[in-house]
Amino acid sequence: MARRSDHTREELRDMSIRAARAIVRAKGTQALTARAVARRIGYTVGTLYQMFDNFDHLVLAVNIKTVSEIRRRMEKATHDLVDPKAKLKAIAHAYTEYALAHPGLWRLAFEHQMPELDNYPSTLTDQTDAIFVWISDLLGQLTAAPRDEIAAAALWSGVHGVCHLSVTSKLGLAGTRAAMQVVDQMVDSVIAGAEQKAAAARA
Amino acid sequence: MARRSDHTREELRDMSIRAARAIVRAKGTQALTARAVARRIGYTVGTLYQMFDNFDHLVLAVNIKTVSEIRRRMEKATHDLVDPKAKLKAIAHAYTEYALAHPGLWRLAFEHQMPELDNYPSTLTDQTDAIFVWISDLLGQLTAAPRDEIAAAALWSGVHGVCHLSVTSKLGLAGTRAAMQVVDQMVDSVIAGAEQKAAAARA
DNA sequence: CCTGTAATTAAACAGTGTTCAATTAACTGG
DNA sequence: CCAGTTAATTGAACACTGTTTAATTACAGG
Repeated sequence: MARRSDHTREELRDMSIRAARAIVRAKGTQALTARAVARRIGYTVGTLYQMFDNFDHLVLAVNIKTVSEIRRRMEKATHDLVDPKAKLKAIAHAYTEYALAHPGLWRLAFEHQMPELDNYPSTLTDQTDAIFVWISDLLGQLTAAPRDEIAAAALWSGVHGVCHLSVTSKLGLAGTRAAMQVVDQMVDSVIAGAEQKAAAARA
Repeated sequence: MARRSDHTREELRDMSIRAARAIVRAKGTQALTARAVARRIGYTVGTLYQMFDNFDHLVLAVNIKTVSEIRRRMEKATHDLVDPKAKLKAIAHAYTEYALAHPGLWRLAFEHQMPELDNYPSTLTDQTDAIFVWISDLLGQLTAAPRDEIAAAALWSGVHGVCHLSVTSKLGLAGTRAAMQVVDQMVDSVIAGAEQKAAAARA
């Protein structure tokens, strides 16, 4: 068999990404292999290199999809809210829920190491940077102060840290419920700290 | 050549761990391979299975060494201090400094996935749990209140999160200096939150 | 219809972790 | 001190990984 062309290259790209995500969700990152993806879309390994330079580029595409899915859920969760503090909490909750519900995909997105200097048009950090800016904006509205990037980074990384330790069983506390409580306290404390800092700066 | 016995099994185990750490520090996690370790200690691959069941068990041993080294630095940093808040800050600084100075070893310790149910006498999470308990104790002294495990987890995971995002270039802010500032604000905010919570509980 | 282009495959390559028969040095008992 | 046993070490094999490439062969254009 050769030259079937029953799918465009873009279709095949999409199929591959979906197949890869399904594999990770079903059998974990360890099972994500070039041949496994190829088998799942009904092609042989070589064909994958028609739509991706590397296997790492396929993983990158999967990760971009994951982060954009996280972003989508964050936006959905904040859609009906106006209060910046409520929005920040909703964002934190959405992030945590995704991480705990899809640990395989989430860890792949935040742990995968691209071979040096091959970050391509590093679209992944662009996405995370965009989330950071969003959080930074909301925090600015909340404190009615000039951007406090330090506080924004604390908020963003604080929630991320809870997710990471929880997913790797190193939080010290087990279970989704505990993780959520920690996230809540984390968000409250960091926001309060930022507000206090802004108030002090005004005086 | 066979049966040289110019090293005890324990010596070989130690040599392997040291070789593995050297490889990770010099060429990154990707270069950490069974044959590379064997070559570095002057043996062939098969010999590695004399001191480790799996390659994963070698990695686990490396990670245990890493976390114990982190712990050692934390204790050294707090040795001359008595104020619990000062100790907590010193712990956070020591942790962050290690993570940023040895990203390869640090990421390996906190990102490596053991094959299911093979966590062995899961000594690694025992160590991180011990750090968590230590932090929890200090926080208890600080707030003069019954243990607030939620706050302790927030503190521990907050610092960890800054390190992880910083090391993976996803913090939103670049550089060691910025990361340290975020850690400082993080620690201040979470401690303040815990104190406030304890005070409210007393009323 | 026929020809040229190009997608797809099968096979090979170097690398990975892992296993195991064979070798042979070191230990043990006489 | 020597023979026999034990066991550490090796080298070759295995199944797997990502990647490359020559050979197919279906499709598109004239």
